[in-house]
Amino acid sequence: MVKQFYQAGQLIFLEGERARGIWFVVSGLVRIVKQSSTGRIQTLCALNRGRCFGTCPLFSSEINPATAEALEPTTLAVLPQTAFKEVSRQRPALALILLSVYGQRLAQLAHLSEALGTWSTADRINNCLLTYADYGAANPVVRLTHEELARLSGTVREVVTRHLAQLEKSAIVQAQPRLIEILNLGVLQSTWLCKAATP
Amino acid sequence: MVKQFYQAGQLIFLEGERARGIWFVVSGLVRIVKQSSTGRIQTLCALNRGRCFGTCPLFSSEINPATAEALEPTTLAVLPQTAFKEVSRQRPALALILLSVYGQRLAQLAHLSEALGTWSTADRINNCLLTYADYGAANPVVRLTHEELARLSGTVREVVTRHLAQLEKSAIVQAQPRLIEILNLGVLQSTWLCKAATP
DNA sequence: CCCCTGATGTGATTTAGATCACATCGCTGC
DNA sequence: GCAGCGATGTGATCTAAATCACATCAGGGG
Repeated sequence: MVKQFYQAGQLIFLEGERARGIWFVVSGLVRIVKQSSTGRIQTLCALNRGRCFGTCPLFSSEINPATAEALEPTTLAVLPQTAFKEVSRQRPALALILLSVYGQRLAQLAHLSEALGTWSTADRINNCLLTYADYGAANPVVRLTHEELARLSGTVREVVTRHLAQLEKSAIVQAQPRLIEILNLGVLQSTWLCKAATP
Repeated sequence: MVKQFYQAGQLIFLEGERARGIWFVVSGLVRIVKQSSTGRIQTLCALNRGRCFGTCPLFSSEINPATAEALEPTTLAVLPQTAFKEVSRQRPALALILLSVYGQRLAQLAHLSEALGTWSTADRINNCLLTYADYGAANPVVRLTHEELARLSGTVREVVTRHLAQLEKSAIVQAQPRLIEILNLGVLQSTWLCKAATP
């Protein structure tokens, strides 16, 4: 298992490349993106400490279906494909864990597809705020720029800026450069709870 | 393994329900959908003979992340969850096959997310035509109504109708009720090849 | 045959939200 | 201090596409 360090903005692997192994986030933040020919970018998910990625192609096409990029200075650990196959042969339980990870990832992408296909941009931005908030502090905080938030929610910066201004006017969030503090979690949740989960 | 028969339009399971097992399509057509509170529906994928579904929750949340619906009169085979776990214990290779299926499914949803997030509706409709065409005949045919096509591509019927009229004027497709014949595959592919794959 | 219903075709209108075009603002390096 | 750059704020357009509102068409059952 090899440790690797990446700068903010550095690409880890590209869509279409042959997969090299399975990656674990030791520290930092990684996002998985799809870029279309028109240059627009859709972020599929962002991954922090402890999460893994690059797993899709391990058992099927061998080709990365998307691009991975470091959002912050990030340390990763890579388990090369051959080593991974070795380990998984020795420990069959690993496959079950991976299946569970895959299942969650599928559910999350299904959710994203629903959001992109049927929600308004405002709803998608709210959803992203909730999804990427750090719930550690007294008030949840989102450490992303408007630009990054826009790409996560499938829109453009200006729309995010305007929507956040709106939320700030309603005292639902408190915006600072590169950081959004959520003051009223309940309101945000209520707008999207009615969309998402059926209990 | 139990065989079950469903009418066109009948729901097989609902999002949020506890998963009962893994399903195989023996004949007919099934679609996996997400429905938002506003009533709009996003179809995630359509599955024909030989494909399986309902697999996501088997190893993680136990909750179906989406709804499954029969589009045609459809015969399914169900392997209950307990039986499935039994089989997978006896045959570890099964897990690897499932991982491969999951990987493909993930790649497909990643692709859908890109399409929904960054493509124009026209591109998405073209993409759906190619994805859901039956390539058996001389000319590929798509056996879907405009309504169904709209839900697969995340738009509304009128837009599909208009776009198909456009394609028909350019002699790229030949439309008949409930059936679209693709006359010029190359043109359709060229519009989306430049979006999708990097070789 | 005719009525009914589901599938289509098509215009007119509306609007969310993408684009463009700048103005600030705050930090970093020199 | 100030030049420069990345993040943000904001107005003024522009436009793809959703919505609304009908007309038509084709098949199936009684």
